[in-house]
Amino acid sequence: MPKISQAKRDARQRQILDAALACFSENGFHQTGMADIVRRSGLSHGAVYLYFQSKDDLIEALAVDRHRQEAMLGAAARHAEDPLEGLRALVRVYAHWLTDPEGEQTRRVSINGWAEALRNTRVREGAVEGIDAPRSLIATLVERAQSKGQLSADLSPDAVARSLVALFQGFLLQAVWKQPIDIAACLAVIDRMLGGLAPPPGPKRKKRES
Amino acid sequence: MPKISQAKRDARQRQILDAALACFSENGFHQTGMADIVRRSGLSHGAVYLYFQSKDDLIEALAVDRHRQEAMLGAAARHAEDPLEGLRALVRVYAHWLTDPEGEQTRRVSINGWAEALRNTRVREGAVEGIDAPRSLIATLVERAQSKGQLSADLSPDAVARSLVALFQGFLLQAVWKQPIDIAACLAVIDRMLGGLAPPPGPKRKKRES
Amino acid sequence: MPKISQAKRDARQRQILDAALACFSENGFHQTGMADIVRRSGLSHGAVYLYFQSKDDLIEALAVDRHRQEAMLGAAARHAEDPLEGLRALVRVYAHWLTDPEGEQTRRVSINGWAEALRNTRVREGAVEGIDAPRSLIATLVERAQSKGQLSADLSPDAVARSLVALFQGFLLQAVWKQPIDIAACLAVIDRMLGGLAPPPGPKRKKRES
Amino acid sequence: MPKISQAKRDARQRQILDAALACFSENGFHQTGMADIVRRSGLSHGAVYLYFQSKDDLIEALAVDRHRQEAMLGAAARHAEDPLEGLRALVRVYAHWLTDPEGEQTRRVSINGWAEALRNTRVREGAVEGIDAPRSLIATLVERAQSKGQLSADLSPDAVARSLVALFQGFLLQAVWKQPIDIAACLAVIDRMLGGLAPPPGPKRKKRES
DNA sequence: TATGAATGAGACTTCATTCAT
DNA sequence: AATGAATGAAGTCTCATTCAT
Repeated sequence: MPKISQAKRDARQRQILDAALACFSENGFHQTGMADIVRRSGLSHGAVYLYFQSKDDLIEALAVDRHRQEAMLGAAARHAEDPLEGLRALVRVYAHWLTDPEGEQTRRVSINGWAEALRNTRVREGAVEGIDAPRSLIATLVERAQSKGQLSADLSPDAVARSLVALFQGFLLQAVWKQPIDIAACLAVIDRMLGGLAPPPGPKRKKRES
Repeated sequence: MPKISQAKRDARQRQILDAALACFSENGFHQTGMADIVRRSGLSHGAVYLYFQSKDDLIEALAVDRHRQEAMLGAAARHAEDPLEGLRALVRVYAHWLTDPEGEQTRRVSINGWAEALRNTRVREGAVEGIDAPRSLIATLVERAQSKGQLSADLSPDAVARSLVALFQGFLLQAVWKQPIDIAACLAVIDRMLGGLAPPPGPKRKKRES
Repeated sequence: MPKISQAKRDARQRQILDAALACFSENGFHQTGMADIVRRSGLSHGAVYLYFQSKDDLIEALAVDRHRQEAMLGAAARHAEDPLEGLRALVRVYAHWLTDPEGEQTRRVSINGWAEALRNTRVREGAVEGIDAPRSLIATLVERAQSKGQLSADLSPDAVARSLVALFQGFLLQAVWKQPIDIAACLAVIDRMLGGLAPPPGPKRKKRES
Repeated sequence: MPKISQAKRDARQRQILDAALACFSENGFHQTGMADIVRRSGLSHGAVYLYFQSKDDLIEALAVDRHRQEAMLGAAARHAEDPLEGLRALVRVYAHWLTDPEGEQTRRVSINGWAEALRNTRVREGAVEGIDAPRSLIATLVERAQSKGQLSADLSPDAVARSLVALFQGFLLQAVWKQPIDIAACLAVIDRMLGGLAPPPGPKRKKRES
């Protein structure tokens, strides 16, 4: 039975997604023609359409892909003993992801996705979900840190989370624009910023708690 | 020759740019056709091409427009007596700009510009310049604050600047996506973050200054 | 003002419709590509789409055209003094139309339209209307003839009308298939058939009426 | 070699033809894709191409099928004692065939075939043969009726035949278009029309003959 | 100056057919 | 015999830009 094996299907799919990612990252969604993707994938027009119903489908599939990846970035942080340590881990992981040469294409396509999300409902939903995962993770960590007295209790966990996410997003943008970023220096700044979120030293002493 | 007055020229140009801004903000650069802009502007194809050589020209003109606007955002901060106060003013001004209903279209087009900047050299140059203005302004303020002992001297002014810019960019993105942002809470968080950049309390006493 | 004159518009439209008619009559709707029509019309792709929104639009426009023509075929019959004479005139007019070399293309396209009407609602509506005009005309004539005692009163005018229309349709089909039809002989047959619809000679006398 | 039995072959063939008939009747030849037929037949692409060389082959096979069916419609009439009675029987048989719910698909596909016959030589030949069978049958009956004095001798048997065939074709068309046809009334009309073909009553008496 | 009809390359997608398995 | 993944030519339609008026 020439019904292709699942492994082969997956390989073909990846082949196409890789080609699409490369094309999109170089030329954006709209300047990339299906012909480009077809050529780059080494397959035929028909084959591509056998795996993806349309160009939009391809765009969405890449978005899903990316959100799956991003979701995994939080894994380490999620299981951290110490919530504050978890936040710092998250920052480190993201900082690494922002600079990993491997992810260059993905990052560039992300920016295109941001714009696409403004008009394409499906893409927007994906994007918002993608941003929600780290946001809620951070919010949770912040809450835990607050209950341990590590972070000032009067801050809105969601606002903290959104601020950190915003930082990541902004740095992502600057990174794809090849801005000369001194990562170590930036990490230092962010660390201090996080430090600013700690509770003010108590009137007498101690910031300790059980 | 019936050369029309400069005033009329400017009016026409603005008419076109306004139409383009509206169209682009609704549908993005590539989903918008010149015909849409022509229709919305109330002019003719020929007229539009009389003022702008191409669609790309229009995109770039809008980018320039926007950067001119953003440059003005820094005015108040630039002349602040107290650099730290200047930074805080900047944050407030930007926060306002992010939520001003008037600027909705501009903000949406900005995101499209970010993506466009990945492929279009001219747009990228404009975009980078656009973020360079606030960045260098912030860096200057930081340096001044450091020399006054208001901010920790061991931080890279550029890193601080980039971090703040990243924050703005990220919030801009979240704003156009209509995320439910509690601005006051976020401002509080940012304020604390800035607080974290202050020098550690000296060994004996005071972090006070005049 | 280069706004084209209505006359020119009409000429262009006709140019395109003529090209489409020629192509469709030779190869049918679906074997004809827009490129064929474009080539034959001597215009450009874009120009054709300036006048017709889609290929389907073109098909419908031709259908409308044809129904307008057919509606005129009934003019002579409609105003006939004598209803029976009107029917005979109608038959002659149609017979002529079926054999007029000028109408060859239109006739061939008609057959294609019959098939198209099975799936395309718009085309079907047009086709049914096109058939309704002669049908109701005939029915009216029949009624008038019946009231004058020229035709048997026990016949359904609609059934007579449908039968005559069916005859025309069938002959149209045979004509486009280039069947060797002896028109004079057929007209003689039809004339006798019509004669068969006359009332039987009354037992005593007269089918006279005022 | 696992050559399958002829019975199985025939079953497969029918399975495919049935699927094709259903698809074609719903969407026409050109709007139907081989994939539709494959799906509906429950077989595979390869299997279908094992039995039919191409889509056109399938179309032709259905045409042949249909002509075989139609040929049988004449059986009763062919062996009628009385030729005039034979004609009437033929009319009845066709009238039944036009309204038999079972034949709906076949009738719809017929119309498609008419259009197809304009371009496809093979289909046209089949179609012409298909109408030739009843035509020559009718002509023969007419001749016999004429020689018995039942029909006027001055009529061309072929013209009569073509006229009756035209009637059937027209009614077929109106039937597939779901026109509200009163069959009984139409049959009455046709009967009278046939009556009109009878020889005029002799000057004195008799229309009798041995 | 200003108009808008016209251009035509190129976009996305379909589908009859083949062939390795 | 049978499968269904793969092919790629061809289809319809769009749109940035030009230019005769």
